[in-house]
Amino acid sequence: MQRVRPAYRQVADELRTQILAGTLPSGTRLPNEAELGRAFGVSRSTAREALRVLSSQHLVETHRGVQGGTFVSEPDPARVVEDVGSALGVLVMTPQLHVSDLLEARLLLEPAAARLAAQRADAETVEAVRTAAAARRDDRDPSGFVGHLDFHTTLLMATGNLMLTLMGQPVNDVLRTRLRRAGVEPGEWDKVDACHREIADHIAQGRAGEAEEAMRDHIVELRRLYERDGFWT
Amino acid sequence: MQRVRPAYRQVADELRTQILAGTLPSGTRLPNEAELGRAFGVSRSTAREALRVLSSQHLVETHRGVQGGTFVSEPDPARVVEDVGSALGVLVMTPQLHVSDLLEARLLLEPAAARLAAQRADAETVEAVRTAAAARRDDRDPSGFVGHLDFHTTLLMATGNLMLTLMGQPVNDVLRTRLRRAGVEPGEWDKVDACHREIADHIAQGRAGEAEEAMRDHIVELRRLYERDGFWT
DNA sequence: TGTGGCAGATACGTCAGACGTTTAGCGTCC
DNA sequence: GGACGCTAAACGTCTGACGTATCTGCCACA
Repeated sequence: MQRVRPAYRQVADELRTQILAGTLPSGTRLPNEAELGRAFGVSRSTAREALRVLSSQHLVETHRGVQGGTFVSEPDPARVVEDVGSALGVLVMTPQLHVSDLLEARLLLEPAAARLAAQRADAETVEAVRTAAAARRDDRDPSGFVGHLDFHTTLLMATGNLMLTLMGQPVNDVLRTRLRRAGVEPGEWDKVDACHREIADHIAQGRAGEAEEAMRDHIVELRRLYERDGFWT
Repeated sequence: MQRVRPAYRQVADELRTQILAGTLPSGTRLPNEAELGRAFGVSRSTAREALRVLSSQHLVETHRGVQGGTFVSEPDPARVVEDVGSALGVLVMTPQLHVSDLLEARLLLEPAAARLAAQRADAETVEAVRTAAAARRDDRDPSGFVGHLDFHTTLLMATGNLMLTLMGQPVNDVLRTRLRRAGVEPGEWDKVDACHREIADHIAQGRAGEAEEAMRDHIVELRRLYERDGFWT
């Protein structure tokens, strides 16, 4: 524990507290850096360092030019997913968090998500899931269709529970980025796609139990794929 | 998308890449700020801003004095939990993430965790769970016993899967901090404690199914408590 | 010989001021 | 009426300086 926190930290903490408490609602424009420094009794450099801290935590954004400045940013789930994913990536690199832990978590989460999706999905959501399941993987054009996301992501979102997406998405991201695709025959991806379509069908017709079971089988199958010797970087 | 990223961002990104790639292993001492700036062709102020970004993401730590400097820090799960929790806190403040979503996620996660704990816990872990279950709540002395953590936290850790702790702990934190304790009769907390002890017993004796079921009932009960009118701030 | 304190070195922490750069908005001129 | 260019506000960056925490190691004194 440091006996004295640096000034830039104190300023950042103070501003963060105000933002989280709602005293500074999202969209608020903060004073310019010089004034902000004056308000806290620090120099502009110090105020800037505080702003860098907050900005790297996505609590504020800065824009240049006239009408620029620093604004309290509104919460963005996608950014949270991104941050959690990168934090997980760091942990996975160390022996602290094993890949098998991620697979276990996934096995816990996604079948339940499939069940919920089957119970709740409306027509539009079902359509999104079907589209995601039908989309052919094309490694040469990963962002081919606008609005096409990975099937598992789409399914997590189809539960209507943002929290499940927040928990599951970073796990999938980490697994995907650490997976070496080399050495997998095309036929195996075909099998994966078939599973996806089957699950999508179950969800479309509201068969919750079947959807859950199919997803469980699918993940177990994927795990077998993932855990092959030398599959991990 | 900005056409040009500011220099401090470029420097931060470059360093982050090197850290995540393992080129700069944890514990590495970076050059001092002046040299670092020279190495990247920027001034010391800019280098410092980049370091503030990395430090707020817990990728590096800085110390003062001789033998001080900036060091690549080693990953710390507790910090990740903290970060995720605060990010969730922000999302919960907006209508983007509803409290009921958190409760649903919890209902999905913790019974499964109880099952896993019952299947895996060794003697020491069982003891920790029992201790956590036996600890009387004392609001006047929240940090009374060293090593006493919340029962649910202890149970998540007892699964031996860090990922489950990472997913569940922030949820519990958010729920706890947003819960107004006023208006709950002491008898209700007694009932909660009784549930905890029962679950701990199941885990101690390896009754996985019973542990899972008891935890599910417990969470449902808690949810009823949480969802009472006016219970949320 | 042992120990305590003091000086020096190092690197972060903070400040002040200056200048460049981006961007929105507005006015002018064709 | 539209395109062009100017202007001002704010961030982005640099320079140089001084303060301050902290460790190392020496030296004096007991």
